[in-house]
Amino acid sequence: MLGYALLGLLARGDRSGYDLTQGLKDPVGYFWHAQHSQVYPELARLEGAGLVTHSVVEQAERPDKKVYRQTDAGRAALRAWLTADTEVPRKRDELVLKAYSMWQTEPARAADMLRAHARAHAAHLAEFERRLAEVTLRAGTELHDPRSPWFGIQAVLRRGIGYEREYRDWCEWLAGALDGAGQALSPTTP
Amino acid sequence: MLGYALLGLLARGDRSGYDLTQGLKDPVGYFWHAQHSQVYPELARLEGAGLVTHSVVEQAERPDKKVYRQTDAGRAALRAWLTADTEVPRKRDELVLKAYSMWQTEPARAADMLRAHARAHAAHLAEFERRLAEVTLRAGTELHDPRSPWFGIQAVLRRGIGYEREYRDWCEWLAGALDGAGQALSPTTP
DNA sequence: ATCATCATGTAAGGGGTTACATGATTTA
DNA sequence: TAAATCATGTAACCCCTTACATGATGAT
Repeated sequence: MLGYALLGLLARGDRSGYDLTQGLKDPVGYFWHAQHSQVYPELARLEGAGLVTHSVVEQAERPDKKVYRQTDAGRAALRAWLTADTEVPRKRDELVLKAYSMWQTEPARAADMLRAHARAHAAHLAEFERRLAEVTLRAGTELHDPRSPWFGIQAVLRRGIGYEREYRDWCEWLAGALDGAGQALSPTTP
Repeated sequence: MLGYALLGLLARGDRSGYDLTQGLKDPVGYFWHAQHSQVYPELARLEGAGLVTHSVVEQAERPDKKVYRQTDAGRAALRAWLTADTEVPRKRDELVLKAYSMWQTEPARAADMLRAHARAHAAHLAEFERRLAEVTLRAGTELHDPRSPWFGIQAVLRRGIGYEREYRDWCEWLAGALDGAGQALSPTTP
């Protein structure tokens, strides 16, 4: 899985392990991230499988680096994965798990916590919207061309925007529901 | 983490390991699931930590079962977790990762795949909406009481509804964007 | 002086999935 | 007759996170 993430980044151009790790932050990393300690061994595995090759680039005033390039086999592997069936992912979300048990705790405190999360998601949302505006300017007409790499960036950003907006709204709704009944109807207050 | 999921279920009543595994499907399991092979050892760990106890219930025509009950320490642990800080989770979603590289593949084929996913999410959405309607009837006025267990069920269902709706819409938007430019580049925005 | 960035690795450990193992009863 | 449900466990493996390790340059 991580291998395909790396191949997807390398399809956009050659990169070092360090750059790939950075690339797994922004923006695709919001939906697939990894640490460098996972990236370096995975690159070695991909090279062993003949999907990438590397060349050492010597740098003055910076450490030398290994720049990886996708092979034809690598491109083929990426395309095969793209058209293969995709499982609907099973999620794990600690906050929703907490929401399930929130009736066990003080509503006011839970509401504060949810509002803090609402703010965090609103911040992510604003960031993604800013990025989409930026990308829209830079991509020009290519934005709507499904064969342009900008198209993929746009797709991920729009998913991020929708996700964050929904999450923010849910947090705000739940916070409101919690303090809505805080003083009004609570016959079971300790 | 799994331990808190189990404690959250046990806060609603005593259950066996088998029942807990089932409970981790429906509806909270949509945001936190586990296999029985993970549940049984975790229950042993919780018992070792004094957070739950069990008693063996003999059954005719069914295998004997161990019914677990939360201790006072278990309830306290659950509440401490509920009020503790929650990290904003880092997601992994294979379909979004594929979307990032979809410019590398045939737009028509990718669009078909996305429409299949849109249908799957629409089905989940319908199921959650059906459940929420059912819960609304059964819970009555307790639905709006933040101290009722129904409140937690409602919160999870509403998150599921929002999540699935957003995911479905994104799939449909992306599918449209992909085949929109299949023959000519027509401007398609959601 | 200390921290962040660039740059690449290894090792230990935790959480989770899949498979192995057993066995009765009910339903299709 | 085959499958699903109830019921509880163990073992192997994979993926991922955290920490260990090294070392130069530039910024605060």
